Amino acid sequence: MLPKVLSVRPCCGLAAEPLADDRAAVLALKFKALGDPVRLRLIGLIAATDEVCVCDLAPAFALSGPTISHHLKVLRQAGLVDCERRGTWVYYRALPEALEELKALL
Amino acid sequence: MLPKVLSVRPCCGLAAEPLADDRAAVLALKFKALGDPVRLRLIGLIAATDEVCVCDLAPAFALSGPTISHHLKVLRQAGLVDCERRGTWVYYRALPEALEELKALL
DNA sequence: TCGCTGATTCGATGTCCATCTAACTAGGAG
DNA sequence: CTCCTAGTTAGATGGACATCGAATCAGCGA
Repeated sequence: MLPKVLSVRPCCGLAAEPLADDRAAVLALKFKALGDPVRLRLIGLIAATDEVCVCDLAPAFALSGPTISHHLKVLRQAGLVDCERRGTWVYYRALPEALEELKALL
Repeated sequence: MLPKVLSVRPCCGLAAEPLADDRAAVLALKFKALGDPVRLRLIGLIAATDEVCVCDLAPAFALSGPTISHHLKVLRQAGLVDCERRGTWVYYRALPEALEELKALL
């Protein structure tokens, strides 16, 4: 007994709600943060382990330190990652809840 | 017997592969397409039904026709939606495979 | 206290992008 | 053929953004 499911086809979470204007803005901010090759690779490296030091991330890119720092800030402000300073080094880690929120829309 | 799983914690698809440079670029293009409130609302409306006429989408926004057309073009070029002209009207529909690809990364 | 290293912030610069108006294309209806 | 409507393209413009070097901040060790 599975009649309606085939014809309704909700397709994705985006189709569920009409998506209010202000909510669209905050969600777009997160997607935009992912909309850059450098940041996409960054969050991939960060999510690959519990936490990563910036000094381990930076060498993976042919970019200046300030530029990496800028991209990490964008990811942080979007709520996709978090960071903590321990001594000389700063460690970043992914925030799975934020990624789940986006996943639920697709 | 489930020892390692708890400590490894793959978290999301992004963490799986190191994400090659060129692949990151094409994926970032798709995320960037979603990184705008107007386009996010647009694809939400499109995905809500099998197909939608542009003339039904445009009135939902306080934007000029050309601007809507521009955003639809961005979504099209990112491979997230497809369109077809039938007579006077153009109908857009979502491409679920593309959304699934992104979903698998989060 | 004085440097040294890791990381962020500041300021400048060149490029990309969202938006508009105007002009154009496509397809009926008379 | 001529209008009218739907939609896209072209060109311009103001604002946002990715990147850099220089300056600054934070912590540690001598």
